[in-house]
Amino acid sequence: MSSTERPLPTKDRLIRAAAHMFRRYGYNGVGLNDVLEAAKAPKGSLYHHFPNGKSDLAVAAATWASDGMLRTMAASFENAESFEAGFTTLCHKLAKLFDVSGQSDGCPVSGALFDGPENEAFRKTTDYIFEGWISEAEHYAIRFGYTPEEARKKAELFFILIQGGWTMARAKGSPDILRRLPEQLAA
Amino acid sequence: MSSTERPLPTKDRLIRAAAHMFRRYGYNGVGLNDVLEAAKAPKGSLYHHFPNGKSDLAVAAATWASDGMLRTMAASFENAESFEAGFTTLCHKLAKLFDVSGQSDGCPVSGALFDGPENEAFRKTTDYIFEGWISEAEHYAIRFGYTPEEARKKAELFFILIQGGWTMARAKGSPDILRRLPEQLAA
DNA sequence: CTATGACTAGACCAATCGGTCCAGACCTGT
DNA sequence: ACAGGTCTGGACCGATTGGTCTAGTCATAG
Repeated sequence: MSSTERPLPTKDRLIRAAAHMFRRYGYNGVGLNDVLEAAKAPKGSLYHHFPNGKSDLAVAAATWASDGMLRTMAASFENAESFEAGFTTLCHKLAKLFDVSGQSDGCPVSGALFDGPENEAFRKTTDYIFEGWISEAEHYAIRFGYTPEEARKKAELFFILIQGGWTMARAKGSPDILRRLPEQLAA
Repeated sequence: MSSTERPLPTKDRLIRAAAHMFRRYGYNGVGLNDVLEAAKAPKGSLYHHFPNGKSDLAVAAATWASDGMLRTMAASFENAESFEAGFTTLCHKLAKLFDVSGQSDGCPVSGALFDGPENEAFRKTTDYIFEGWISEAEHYAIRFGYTPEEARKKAELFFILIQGGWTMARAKGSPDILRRLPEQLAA
C-alpha cells in the first residue's frame, strides 16, 4: 500500500499543506481556502485545531518545517568527521531539496512569519526558531573541537551562508551556489 | 523651505511609497489602496503610470530600491583602500539604514518580487537586479587587485553575507550582526 | 441505551482586494 | 480661442479574503 493509504490526521494535513504553501507564496500570498482545499479539510476543522486561525497555523507550519531542518542537520552532522564535512553534506542535501521543490520555494520560516502581519510576536518566534538552528550548529562545532567563541562565530556564519545562499539559489533558479557554499566556510 | 515644499511627481511618490511598504509587508501584504493613501494619489494615476497595475509598480519599486543600493555600494567602495575596507563601510551604512527603518524591513527587492505571484518574469527580474549587485562588487574586487576568479567568488560571498546577515538582523531585531559581517569575509 | 466532548461540514458575512471606467482638470502647441 | 494629449479624481465592480456560526457526525464512556 502506498503512504496515502493511511491518511494523516486533519491537523497534520493542515500543517503540511500550509507549510508547503507559505514557503512558496508567503503568508499573505496564501488564502485559507487554498490551504483547506489542499488539505481536504473544511473550515470548521481549521478553527477547531487552530483557534486563532491563520496566525496559529503559520506558527505551527514554521515550527514543523524547522523540525525538519533540525533533523536534516542532525543527519548531516552526526556521522560527519568534521564540522566542515557535516556542513558540506548539509549543503548537498539542501541543494537536493531545492531541486525537488520545483525551485521556487523560500525559507519556510521566514516565508510563514516574516511576511505575516506587523507583529512582534511573529518576529520573536522567528528569532526563537532561527536561534535553534544556530545553537544546534554551535553544538556541533564545539563537539568537533572548536572553542566556544569560535563555535558561536562558525554557527552564525553557518546560518548566514545558508540563508543568503538559498536566497541566491532562488533568484538564479539553480541550487549550484548551495553546493559551492562549503568553500566559503573557511576562516 | 523643507523638502516637502516641492512635492515629487505622482509617479515618484507612488514608487517610493510602494518600495517602503513592499519591503516591510511583502508584495501580497500591501493593498493598492494603502499605497495610494500613502502616496496621496488617486487610483486613476496609478493605472495611468503603471498600466499593468501592481506588478508594474513592484518592478519599478524594486528597481528604484536597487539603484539606491548601488549608490550606497559606490559610496562605500569608491574611496576605500581595499575591498575589505569598502565592505566594512557598506556594512556599517546598512546597519544604520536598518536602525532608521524601524528594524522590520526586509530586502526591498525580494520583498517586492519573490513574494509576488507565481511568475517566472518576476524571478528573472530579481535575478537581473541581484546580478547587478554581484557584478558591481566583482568590479570593485577586480579593481582592488583580485583575479577575475577570486573576484567573482568574493562578490558572490559578498552578496550571500549581506542577504543572510540582513535576514538574521531582522530576526534578532538588531543590526549588530551586520557590523560583524566584515570579519567573515576573510578567505 | 444515552450523554458528552471532539471533530467535521459548509453556508454565510462584512471587509477588502486588484482592477475598470469615465468625467473632468490641466497643460501645451497652434 | 481652440484642440488634443496627459494626468487626476473617485465611483464602482466582481472576486476573494479571513473569520464566524450552527447543525450534524462520530467515537467513546457510563
